[in-house]
Amino acid sequence: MAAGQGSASGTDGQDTPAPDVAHALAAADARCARAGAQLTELRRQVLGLVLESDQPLGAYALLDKLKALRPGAAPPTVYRALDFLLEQGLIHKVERLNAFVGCVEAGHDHAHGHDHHHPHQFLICRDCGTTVEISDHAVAHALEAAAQRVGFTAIQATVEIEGRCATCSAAA
Amino acid sequence: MAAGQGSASGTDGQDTPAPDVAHALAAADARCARAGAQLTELRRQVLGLVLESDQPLGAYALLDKLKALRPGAAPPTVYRALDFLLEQGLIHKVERLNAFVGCVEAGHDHAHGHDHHHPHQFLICRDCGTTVEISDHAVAHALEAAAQRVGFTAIQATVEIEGRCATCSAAA
DNA sequence: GCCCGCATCGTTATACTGTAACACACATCG
DNA sequence: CGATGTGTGTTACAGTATAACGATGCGGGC
Ligand SMILES: [Zn+2]
Ligand SMILES: [Zn+2]
Ligand SMILES: [Zn+2]
Ligand SMILES: [Zn+2]
Repeated sequence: MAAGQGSASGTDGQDTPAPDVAHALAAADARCARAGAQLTELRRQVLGLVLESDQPLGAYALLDKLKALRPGAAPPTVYRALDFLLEQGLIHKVERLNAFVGCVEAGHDHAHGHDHHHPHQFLICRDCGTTVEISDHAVAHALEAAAQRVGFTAIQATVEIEGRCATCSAAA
Repeated sequence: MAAGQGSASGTDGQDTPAPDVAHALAAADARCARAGAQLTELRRQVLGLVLESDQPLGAYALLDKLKALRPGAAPPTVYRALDFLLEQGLIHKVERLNAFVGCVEAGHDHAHGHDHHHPHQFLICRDCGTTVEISDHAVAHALEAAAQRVGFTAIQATVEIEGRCATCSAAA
């Protein structure tokens, strides 16, 4: 059942056998089952495409890739799948890039048994575009404290730090 | 000289004599002069419109308002002005809303003699939409520390906290 | 004065991002 | 069987942002 994407390795010209992607998909499946949500084939395909990419993917870039698997795909096709995956906490949106990335914690079955939406932050390199997700508790606490200081009840925070990654810093 | 916008108070049906807006515009003028940048009439008009609003304004909402002052205005007209104002640190963009707000620190001539781009965070109320800018040092330090912990050099951070403002919390 | 380069702005067209609305297939339940 | 709910296909559109080219105006070198 998990098979079916045998074409993935040859489709984009890159060898992406994606062993960890398969693992992440299985974890996503389990997680959705627990939440009473259906990870349909379409949603799994979109999630797979997001996970296969090492960079954030825009909705339309995703749509182009999806069309290879699903010729009739249109914007709502991908946006609806993205909405579902966002709600399940399987992916995040990078607001500065209008793009989507897989949640690094989604693979950890254990961790938070609760539904979703863990605090997270992004580090976006201006030179190479690499975007990494971190989950820094000190940052989360500082945000919560800053909000409470003015009587604000924080529910969710978008934190996206732009700068230079270690690799690009070393190159300069 | 500050006159010329006598129509402002009657244009949108609200009485917005905007005494502090005039002050902020004067401060912006001084600041641009110091930076060797030209706060032209167009840019001052756009800045004025942003400052007059107590809520974040989208580029096209801004364009609509600008058309009253400048009938030929088109998208590039407002986007170019916004780019300038962003570079000068006179306004900020709220990424989650695709909207722009005046910088609360822009009025403070004193403060940072340096050019621009102070660390800041937004508190966005989900109920009433009110968006408040704060500049919390603890948050800024936590972000810097989190970045350095993974060898990342932070240059600028987007921090937008969604939740419920004090007023809306009390109402519930 | 004249030419040139630069910054600003006007204008048109287009690209990119995201949704509304309606139809159909299917599953579940009374 | 009809009703309801979810997921998807399909068309059209709304909202956000930029590319490209031209015109103007101003300052500096010749
Ligand atoms: Zn995550
Ligand atoms: Zn880099
Ligand atoms: Zn500010
Ligand atoms: Zn509120």
